[in-house]
Amino acid sequence: MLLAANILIVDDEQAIADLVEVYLENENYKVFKFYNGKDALNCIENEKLDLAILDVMLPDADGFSICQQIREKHNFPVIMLTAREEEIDKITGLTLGADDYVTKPFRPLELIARVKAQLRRFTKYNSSEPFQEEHLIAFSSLVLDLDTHECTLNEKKLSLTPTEFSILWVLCSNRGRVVGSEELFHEVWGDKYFTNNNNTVMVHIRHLREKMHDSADNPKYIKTVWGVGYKIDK
Amino acid sequence: MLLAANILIVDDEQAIADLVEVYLENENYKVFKFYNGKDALNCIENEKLDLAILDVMLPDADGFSICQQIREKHNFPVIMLTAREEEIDKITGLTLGADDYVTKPFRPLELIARVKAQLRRFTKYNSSEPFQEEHLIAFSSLVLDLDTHECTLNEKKLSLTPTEFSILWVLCSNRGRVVGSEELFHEVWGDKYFTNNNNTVMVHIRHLREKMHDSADNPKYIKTVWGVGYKIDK
DNA sequence: GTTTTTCCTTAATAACACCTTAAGATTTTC
DNA sequence: GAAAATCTTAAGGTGTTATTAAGGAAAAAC
Repeated sequence: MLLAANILIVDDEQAIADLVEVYLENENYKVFKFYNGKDALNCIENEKLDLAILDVMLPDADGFSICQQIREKHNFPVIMLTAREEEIDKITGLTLGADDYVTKPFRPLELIARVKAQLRRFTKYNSSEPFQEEHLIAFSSLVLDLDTHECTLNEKKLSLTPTEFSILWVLCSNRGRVVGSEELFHEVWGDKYFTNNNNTVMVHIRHLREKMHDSADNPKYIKTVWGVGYKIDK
Repeated sequence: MLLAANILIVDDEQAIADLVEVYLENENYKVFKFYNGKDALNCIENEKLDLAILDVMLPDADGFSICQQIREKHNFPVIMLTAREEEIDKITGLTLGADDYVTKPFRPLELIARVKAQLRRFTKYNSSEPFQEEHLIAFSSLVLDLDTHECTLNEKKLSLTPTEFSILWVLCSNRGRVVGSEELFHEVWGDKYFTNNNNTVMVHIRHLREKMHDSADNPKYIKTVWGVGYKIDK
């Protein structure tokens, strides 16, 4: 049995931290979530972590000082969440020393991809036991590869747009379970928008089904659960 | 199994020292890191080192005096980290005796390249067991040599500029995976800038493709993954 | 130290892929 | 049959990438 990575997320914007927690748990990671630096530091001492996601600006400490303490006593990758680019001037220098940076607002899949890249880079050079990673979702003739962003159905390559890929990824990683359209929206679009634009999701589903030679009535892959959402069977 | 080299890094700017540590460890080197001269000197006496990276300006000693002590009792390469070029005049002379110099801010890849070059040069003439190095990427008619910065495609030499080489190196060492343009930017330009100047990357990609007789539509080598980044297939 | 050359960046524009919107059609539920 | 949810279609708008060319910076040559 392979290990699932332990990931720390620290952000005083609770909405963001909560959201990130959902994404990560969706990918089967064990998540340690905190809204301030003090609790986070405590966690760093007592838990065996594999990666940390830190907001740069915290009420009681900045992400940089936490990053330093991680570097001193431990050795695992750190990803910094930085504010949007206009505000970056104020924190120049603070982000030094992190392994990667993600600017808010971000798309969940982007963050997931970075997390996986860092974990892989780290384990590669530390030759510890590899984590349970799913860069690849494969079942019944459908293959999704997060590394190459390629999708294969019945050995034929489908060229999906980023949003389409993202939707299919979420549905697949939750296969066997109905994903509500609102949940789906947040998983794909992140905190970028707040209006759950249902129609947009539907149009993308339509495009997906078209590319998969699927149809709304009598669907083979993406099934509509009326009044609830969409699902892909196991 | 080949040996991994022991490398000393000394810099009172902890952020810099930490950063260098991360990059070196990613290359499988064993790192001894210190923020002051005193601890560093202690390390030099007690550890069997293979290379030292010294900041010129330290609170309790300058890199030069440390370098002197290394030269007196030991015999391994020394790389000096010097401040930005405007300030170099003030410390001219201090850097004498080192094997190489790197000015801050520096690109991570550049430092790694210098480290490898020095280790190579040194072991060559001391013919002990060679270090484990990866200075060459070779696959399907494309060869990249980090030491000489030479690139060969189909047995024909391409004359790449430093930036072009750097970009191609990053893409190749991540081949089979999409590298986001922001990630690419940070890998190549380092933490020097925070503005992800996407356009600059694109122009270099364009030049690269031109020299490789590649095109944006129907590309053979560098492929664009829309909304995500660039990749080179495995 | 000066000129020459090479290289990097910037900016402006064009071309393209993608996303969203909206409005009407269809299906499902009650 | 009415209401609500979903589906379909197409067009306009947005954002991303490609392409040039030109200015300036850095490096090399003299």
